[in-house]
Amino acid sequence: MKTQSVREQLLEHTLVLIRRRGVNGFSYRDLAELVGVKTSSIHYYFPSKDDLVLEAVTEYSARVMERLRELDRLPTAQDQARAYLQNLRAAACHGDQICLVGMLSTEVLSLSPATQAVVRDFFRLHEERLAQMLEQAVREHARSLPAAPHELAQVIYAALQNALVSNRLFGSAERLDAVGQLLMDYVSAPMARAA
Amino acid sequence: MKTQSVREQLLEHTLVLIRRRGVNGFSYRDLAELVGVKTSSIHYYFPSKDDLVLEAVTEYSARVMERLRELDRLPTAQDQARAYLQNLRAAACHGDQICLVGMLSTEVLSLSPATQAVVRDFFRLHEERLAQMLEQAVREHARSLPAAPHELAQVIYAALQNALVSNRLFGSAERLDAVGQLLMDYVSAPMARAA
DNA sequence: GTCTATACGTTGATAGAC
DNA sequence: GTCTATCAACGTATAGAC
Repeated sequence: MKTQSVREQLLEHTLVLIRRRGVNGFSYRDLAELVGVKTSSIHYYFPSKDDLVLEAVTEYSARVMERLRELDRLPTAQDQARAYLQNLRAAACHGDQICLVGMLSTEVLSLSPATQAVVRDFFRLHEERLAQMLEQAVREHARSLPAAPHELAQVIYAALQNALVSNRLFGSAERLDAVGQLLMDYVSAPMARAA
Repeated sequence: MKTQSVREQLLEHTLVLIRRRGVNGFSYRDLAELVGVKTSSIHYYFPSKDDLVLEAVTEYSARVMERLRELDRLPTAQDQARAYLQNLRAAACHGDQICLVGMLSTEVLSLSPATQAVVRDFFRLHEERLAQMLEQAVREHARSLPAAPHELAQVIYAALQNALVSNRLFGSAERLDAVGQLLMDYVSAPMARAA
């Protein structure tokens, strides 16, 4: 692990704090103690809490989008879906953290308009990427889907987001795997199902 | 509207406050101002905030369970699913409120064990009721499903919970309707789909 | 039951020394 | 850049008068 600047450490711990407790569930004091500085030092880098939150969600989004782009290198929709789900499952291993954007989406009334916009864009981009996978699967396998790709993608993404919440609530990846299996079914050749 | 005791008013406003801002997003002061009493009066009825939250989620759960039981009077799985979705859509009309349990499920690390237990039971009972609908549909129409009823119910319930979040985030019931259509498809006769 | 008064830690934030 | 000192407002909570 490389040495991080104070600013980087602040951002890193903020990511964890929000994913655990939410924006209204942590304070500058919590963050200051984790990094080993005084709260006034946080204000030097992030004048207001909203600045901190906006920067955190922007950074988080950038990282996840990078992982999303890596999927483009995979040839089939099946490969892409498998890798996508593996990313999620790995993230779910930190048993007490959910998706940062999933957390902010329930706290939307406490967020600034700028932060809200990042949350919405994050949702839409994931839905679009899932829709793209489904469309590709339809082409690859000449198969049908129970709904239009765009609508089905919205359903699957909603289910994945809440499955991460349930993963922590129940301490079990059962629901995440259930959604994953359904997605894998939709991007596979039809009739792969039991005789 | 009938006259409510102070205690009832406190509970009623707490339901709204949690559904809007979350447990960490409202204070005794907010609640006191809404009801028109002093914060010390709240402590008379609910000694600690956790007492208030526990009672709120218990009351909310009881109300929703009552609506769930009403579904048993409907003959077909299709009727039950339609009524179930109508309940959700009506609730989603209060555009700035999500399911109280959906909100608490993301704030789980801030809740007492007793409150967490109510949240988990609420989730499980909904999943079971949806699974029951799906099993009945399989019997009624001798149809197949893309997954076992129990797993499919988990996926659908997760999608519905997050669709309520998205309903507020985007100010559009689009995602809620997408999940609803998929559920209706699963409880209907097969081949109802386009030629 | 409801209030006044009060306690006391926490909160996000600022000014200014070093 | 980081700190000390300080701020006013807010947070839950309690004691006791009425």
